[in-house]
Amino acid sequence: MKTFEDTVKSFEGRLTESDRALISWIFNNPEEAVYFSSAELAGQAEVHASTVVRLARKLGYGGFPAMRSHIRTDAQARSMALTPHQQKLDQIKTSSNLTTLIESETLALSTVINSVTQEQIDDAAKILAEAGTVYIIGRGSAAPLTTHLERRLRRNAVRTEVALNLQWRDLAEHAVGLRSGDALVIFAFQAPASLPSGYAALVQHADMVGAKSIVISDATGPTLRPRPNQLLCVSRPDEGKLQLRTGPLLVTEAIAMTLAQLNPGQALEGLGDLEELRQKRQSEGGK
Amino acid sequence: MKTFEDTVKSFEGRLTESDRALISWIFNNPEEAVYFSSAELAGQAEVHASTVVRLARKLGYGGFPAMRSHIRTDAQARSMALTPHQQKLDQIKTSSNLTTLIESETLALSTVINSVTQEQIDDAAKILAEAGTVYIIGRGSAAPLTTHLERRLRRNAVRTEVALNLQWRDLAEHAVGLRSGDALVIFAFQAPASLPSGYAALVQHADMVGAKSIVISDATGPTLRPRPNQLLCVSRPDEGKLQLRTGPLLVTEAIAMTLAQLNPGQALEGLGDLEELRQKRQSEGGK
DNA sequence: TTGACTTTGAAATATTTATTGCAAATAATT
DNA sequence: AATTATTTGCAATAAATATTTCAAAGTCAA
Repeated sequence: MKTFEDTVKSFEGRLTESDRALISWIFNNPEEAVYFSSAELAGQAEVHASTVVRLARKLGYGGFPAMRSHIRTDAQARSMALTPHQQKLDQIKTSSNLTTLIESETLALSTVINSVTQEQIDDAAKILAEAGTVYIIGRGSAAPLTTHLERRLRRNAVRTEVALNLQWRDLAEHAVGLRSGDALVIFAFQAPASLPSGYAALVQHADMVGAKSIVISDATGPTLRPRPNQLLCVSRPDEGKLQLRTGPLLVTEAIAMTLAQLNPGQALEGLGDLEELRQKRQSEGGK
Repeated sequence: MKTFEDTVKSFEGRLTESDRALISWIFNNPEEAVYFSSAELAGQAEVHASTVVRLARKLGYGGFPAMRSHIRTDAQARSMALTPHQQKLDQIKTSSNLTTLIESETLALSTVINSVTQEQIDDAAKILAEAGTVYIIGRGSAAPLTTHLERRLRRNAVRTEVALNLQWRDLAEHAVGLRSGDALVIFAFQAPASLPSGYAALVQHADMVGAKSIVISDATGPTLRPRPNQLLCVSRPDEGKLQLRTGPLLVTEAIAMTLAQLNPGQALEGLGDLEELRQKRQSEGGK
């Protein structure tokens, strides 16, 4: 595809001094140029706004907005080039369900790092490490995540309490056990209207009794009130289409891994899960 | 300096559903959001243009242009952080749990296509589509997968029966309901010694009564006896280290999607989950 | 159910941004 | 120096974008 630079290079007509000043300024400041209006651009390049418009027409664009959007396209292409996953994705072109899924999930995963930092992970792990009992809450498409987190925490000998698939209003009774030093982990996605009552009450209650709260959410996370002690928002480019939560799953796993490093003594490495541990103890006891 | 995300997080007033939709879209598509006019943004987030302006004011900006320029500032800061210090960042990245996980999972996902074909997916979906009741079995690290599959099948109005976290020997009683025309989905990972008795009995029983069996497994899948009707093995390059099952999760989702296309009439598209469906029916019945 | 309150969308208005016509200034040609 | 062509800036106009108003629809509590 033809870039703005190509357009300028291949232009056959004559360019005035002001035209050159403009073009030169654009090439020198592409990041700002993409945002500027004709007047702002004119001001920066110290020419008149009219000249900006006339240059755009001269170069063959319908008008200044057309030229600017061409420059924007270039900028996007340039930042795309930095993302290595693009090539990989381009190879997978045949569109079966499986390949489409793989494609979209790989992309989603690679953008997780833009929305969550390792500091947040560390902080969340620290909260869990210091907690007495960890209450885990999630419904709907978050249910698999609660299951996974519970398993991981149990392996680190963390006391857990899970509320699976409850209505928000029914959570109150589960939370009565919450006390100072405990932690609350809430998975909440696509949260338009479903959690006004329950969520707020829950986090408030936690705060009241002195328990820490962690919320793992999607792009709507920042809108949640009241704010938890640690908020992890995993946004994805194609939100809404899928209810696969591989991004949040990864974040959950990262927290668990960090926690395991904080508590190396407690970790039950190498054992499949608690049931197997119990089995083993039973058989040893029976000898 | 305060980012747009900070502004949203610290906002004290109330946010409507449309507000959330907008904010969510912006967080998910920051690169495009910086260029869009209020009307374009409204179109993408499927709200009215007025709402965009109102949100900007609500958040304390002088108007939509002010909000947009704040978002632009954030974007510039982000790209600044990424481009010039590439090497430094790469070091930090590789040393954190989160980025290590992301890298290994994206790699694992991209190799899924080498171990599972769309034909296998289609076949599995066909078995489920024709089944009366689907029995889902998985324990340990497969538990999140069973949870997810159950949800997806329920949305397609498929009768399901889940055995979560049972010992293999206890599965017998769950399987007594199995009859001709039913289907059995088993998630089995790292299965060297743990399932000789229970697994074999289960699949044999299914075969006896005329039910189809599907097994979703890892690289050890081909060693399973007796063989199920459909075996889906998801291998991964670094098997053993992690018990994150994003690959099998993806395969599960692909089956569910294919099934939804086979049964378009039955699919309950757009509904969050069964609970919400029940709620809706109740309120409709109450009128 | 009513009635207060909130949210929303359509249309009207205001504001900003882009474009064009025209005349003055500049430079080039004879 | 006078004529012509070219470029520029101003001001008027057009287009687009943003904002506000207002009525209808929806929500919630009594």
